[in-house]
Amino acid sequence: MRKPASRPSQSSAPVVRAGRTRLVDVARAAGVSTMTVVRVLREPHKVAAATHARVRQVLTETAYTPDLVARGLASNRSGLVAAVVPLLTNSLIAEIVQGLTDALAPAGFHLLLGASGFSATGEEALVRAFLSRRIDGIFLSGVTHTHETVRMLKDAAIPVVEGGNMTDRPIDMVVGYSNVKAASRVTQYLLKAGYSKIGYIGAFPKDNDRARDRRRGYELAVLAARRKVDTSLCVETTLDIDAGAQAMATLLERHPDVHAVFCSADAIAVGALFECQRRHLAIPERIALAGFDDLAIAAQVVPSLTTLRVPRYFIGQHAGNMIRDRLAGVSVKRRIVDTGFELVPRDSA
Amino acid sequence: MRKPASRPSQSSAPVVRAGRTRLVDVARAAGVSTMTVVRVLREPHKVAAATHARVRQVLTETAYTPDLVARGLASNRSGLVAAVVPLLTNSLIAEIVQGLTDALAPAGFHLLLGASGFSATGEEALVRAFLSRRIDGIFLSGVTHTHETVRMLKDAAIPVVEGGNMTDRPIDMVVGYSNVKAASRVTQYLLKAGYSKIGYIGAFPKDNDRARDRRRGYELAVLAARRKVDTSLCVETTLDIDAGAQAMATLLERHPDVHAVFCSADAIAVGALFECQRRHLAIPERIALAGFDDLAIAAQVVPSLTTLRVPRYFIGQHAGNMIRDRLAGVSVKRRIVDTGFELVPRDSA
DNA sequence: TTGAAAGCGCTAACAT
DNA sequence: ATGTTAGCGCTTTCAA
Repeated sequence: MRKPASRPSQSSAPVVRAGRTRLVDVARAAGVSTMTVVRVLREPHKVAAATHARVRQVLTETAYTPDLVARGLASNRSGLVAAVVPLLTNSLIAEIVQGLTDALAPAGFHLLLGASGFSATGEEALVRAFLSRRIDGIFLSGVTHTHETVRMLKDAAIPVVEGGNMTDRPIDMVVGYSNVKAASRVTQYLLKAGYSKIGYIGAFPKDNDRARDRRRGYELAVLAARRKVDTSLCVETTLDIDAGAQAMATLLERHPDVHAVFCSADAIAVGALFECQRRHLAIPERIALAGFDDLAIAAQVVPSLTTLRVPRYFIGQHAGNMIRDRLAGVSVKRRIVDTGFELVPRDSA
Repeated sequence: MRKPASRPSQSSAPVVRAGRTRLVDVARAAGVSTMTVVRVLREPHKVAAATHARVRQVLTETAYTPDLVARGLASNRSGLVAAVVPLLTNSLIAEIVQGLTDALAPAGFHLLLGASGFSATGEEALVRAFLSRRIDGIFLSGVTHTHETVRMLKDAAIPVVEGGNMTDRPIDMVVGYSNVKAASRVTQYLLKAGYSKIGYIGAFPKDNDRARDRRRGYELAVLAARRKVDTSLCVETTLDIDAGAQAMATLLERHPDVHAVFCSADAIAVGALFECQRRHLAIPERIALAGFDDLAIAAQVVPSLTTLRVPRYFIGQHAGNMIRDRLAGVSVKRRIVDTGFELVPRDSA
């Protein structure tokens, strides 16, 4: 039981309550049942005009707002959609989350956000916790998850959208593109442009299928050109600009004659570019650089960065729409949405 | 009432339920009352060893996880903390949010995220919606809010932290720094360095007190140097790299002889820097540039960017800690935390 | 050391 | 057109 103070001391008269206005308070004040208030709120046409007016009046006076927790318990619908992403401090991911919330907010859903820190078990813990909040739907980054994560999600039978990569067998739905193909495309472009010794700088692949697939794409393209993959030409690091610069330095130490570098993220590519500038290595003459993502900076940096455009915001937005539609009972035609990608040749390669 | 299928068809025997395991299911299976299960979960020492073992066993077998919605309703504690930020696709803000969730997650709180889109009424709507979810605490960007937002939050009597700016009279608590002083500091630095005609490029000040105060700081510094503020030297725009480049172009058209520019955000400054590079205007010789935030890119860009360092991640993290402490009944000593800032002179000015 | 009972504020099915 | 009733799964008080 709550502290008694929060209930009327006398059960007879309608006393002013300490806490928020509840449905019964409105009903009592208007002299109707709670159901009538609910109808005024949801099916106004089913209520007599006079009653409607009286209830509306009280509703306004008391500034009633429904208790979403109570509603969630009673209706078995929380109105909460979760997003589990590796890290927020990454433009790519931030844009996806922005797309998600932009799609979901107008439909009345609130976004529960979790950062897994590129850890599959971290993701699992977040999914478990969010499920105990009875989330109505969920967005996950990537298509690789622990068995337990998949099991829990399938058991929960809620809309699930995996985003940012592609798979034939999503848990439920997926919006993304093939990172393997995309990375291959960029590498092929460098190969065709005549660069011989092509390095690779990418994010750590552990619990990050996008990073893993991008590296695989690079390797496949190299192999397809009948060359050997030289792992010493590949540097893996964290996903930021400082790390990109440092990785470029490492690569240049190992291979002073490296001719072109494919960076599996624009943040890394931009760091690498600055490192080249500090060393007065002309881009693209001395070293050609290609990125991945097409962040806003790619078009602005001088020289502008050749990169691969992926619809970041769209992925989040579309994922949000799919979840929203499914929850609204609208059937989602395509459960697997391949957004494709686009090579954007610029000045750096 | 729920669909009957979700309850045992016979009230006698403990039937396997369709849905999730509930507390009563565990209690029944272990042959104890629900309270005993609760005690095993929260005060194990108060339960007899044998009982404890039996309950633990069932708990494991059934993989019981509490229903946080039901708990929220019963306990009047949702375990939810909200963050209302203008926009996610901004490194500065993303880092604050990351700090918040890093501080809150270990304490068992989940983050409800809302994007107001730099609109005070948007913020108000989000606050209202989040309050009806019975959030336990909230973080707000900036210190300027609608009266209604402030009223609702005071009524709710939950921990509130405003972040990213400074005020003497926070709604409740505040973690930030004086944007006026910080912007003045940068401008003074440019003034002392001997630059005469100093331009300003900043974010739109509407419903954004950080932007407003930064511009004010610039103007105060100019006035303090016994000069006039020339509004044609001031360009306001959106908060991204493209906009920064474009604003720089605008400024150069108006004032081809502008000698230095203070950009009220690094994203803008970097865009301006690239625009100068495209025009082959030497930095800092021909044009000096200073930014604000000290994003990772500021140190990496060539030439490196003179800027003002503010503890972005710390603001979020500390805000999270304040909320967590308050909710844990720990008294928060300093309700007003001025993090200060630090000028970082680099090569661009 | 353990249990019973009464809610939390809402919704859903069934009356009238 | 309106009301009654029985929960949702948990916590809280009080009792044994």
